[in-house]
Amino acid sequence: MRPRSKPTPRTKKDVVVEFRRKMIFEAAAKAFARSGYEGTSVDAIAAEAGIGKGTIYLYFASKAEIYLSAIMHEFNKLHADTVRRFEAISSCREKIELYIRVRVDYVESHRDFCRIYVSEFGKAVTQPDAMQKQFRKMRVRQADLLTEVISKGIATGEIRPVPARGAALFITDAARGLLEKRLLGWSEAGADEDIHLVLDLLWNGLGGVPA
Amino acid sequence: MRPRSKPTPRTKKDVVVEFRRKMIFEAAAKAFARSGYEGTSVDAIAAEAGIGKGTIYLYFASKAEIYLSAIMHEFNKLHADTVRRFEAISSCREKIELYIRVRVDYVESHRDFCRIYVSEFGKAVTQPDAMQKQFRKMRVRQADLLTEVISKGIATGEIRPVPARGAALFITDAARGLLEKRLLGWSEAGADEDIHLVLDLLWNGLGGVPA
DNA sequence: TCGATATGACCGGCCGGTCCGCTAAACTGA
DNA sequence: TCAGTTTAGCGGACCGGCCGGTCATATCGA
Repeated sequence: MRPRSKPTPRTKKDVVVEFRRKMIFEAAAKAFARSGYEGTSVDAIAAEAGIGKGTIYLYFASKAEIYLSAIMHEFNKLHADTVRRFEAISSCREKIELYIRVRVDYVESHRDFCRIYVSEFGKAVTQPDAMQKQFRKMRVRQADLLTEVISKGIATGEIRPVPARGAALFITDAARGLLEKRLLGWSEAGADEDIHLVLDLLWNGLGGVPA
Repeated sequence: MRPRSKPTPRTKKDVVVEFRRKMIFEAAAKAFARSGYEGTSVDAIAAEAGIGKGTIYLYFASKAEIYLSAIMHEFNKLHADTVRRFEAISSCREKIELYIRVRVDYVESHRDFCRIYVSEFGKAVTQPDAMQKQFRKMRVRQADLLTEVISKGIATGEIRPVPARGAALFITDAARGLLEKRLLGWSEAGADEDIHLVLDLLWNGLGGVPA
């Protein structure tokens, strides 16, 4: 009964390891969101998780690995979720709206992660330490996703001809700005209003309708 | 001849102090841009400036003060420059173009400062330590400036009616995104092309002209 | 009892900030 | 003008605290 070929490659141990890692980097996300990467000690993470510091090093090689794991994990979920939900939609405009909405929803439900996400994306402009590379990659993936949406939109005539890449970055920036605005509590408006304003500006711009 | 009322309140010492402070935070800007706030030691700043560490503490009370001084100094210049040049312009659209252009030009001439500026603006979403407060204030000042421009534009009919504050933040986000793009070397286009793309998107949006 | 897992005291290195000794400019008097 | 004296400005060795990471020991489940 042991040599089951491949149906459950996960041993009990794997499950336990997965469980531990998750509980650690969830605690870590809270701590990091509170005081940033440098400002958070591994002791603080251990305390937040209610375990000893040594235990952490049983499941992670370094503080940096915790940080990256936590963020990559959440980012991948966010990205996969976006991609999955794109499939049910054909309209380019709705895809852009969805892109923004998914992220704004994230702010409500994963405030900790969003704090890190937003602030870390900004730090990517400092000289390329190994970690920043990861963040740039995430940014590229986001941009790629939207670049394709835009290109398609242009092809179908839904969007006027604009440089797709530049427009995609423009959207990611607008979305990020919205996240920050809400994270900082600068918006007394509801999520829907905020999203629609940004979407309206993205779509129609500031200029008066010529008609 | 000593008691001249107020024409030159600057003693020779004041001048020298100013000179020193400037040379220190210019060196600091370089160092900080290279490795961020936490990643930069005061020793490194001293080395960059070619002076002893003790000397630094003759002119600044703390590492944080160096950082803030350096950034506030540059930010104030940038802001004042923008305001001053706004005065020569009445068109709202040109003001927005100018706002972006001034900043893109800054990337070319003050790469170090821009690295800090961009990355620090992102960090403002982490919990309010005393320093982050300063950065939020700067952000607010930028937004105020543009909010007024937009309001005026709406009043004259140059801009269609949109929530001025939200639109202003939208512009700051777009501008910041452009700075990052160029800082990261993600743009092979010239400054003018980049600016015009962003301006075009800001003004006309993505949607096809209905006509 | 024995292996596996968890712990936190401990270590070594780093860094912000201090402080004391040094140097050279400024001042003084002849 | 110059020797002697004061003083302002500078530098870098040093200190205390913090923190990432380790490891000997303790705890626990079987």
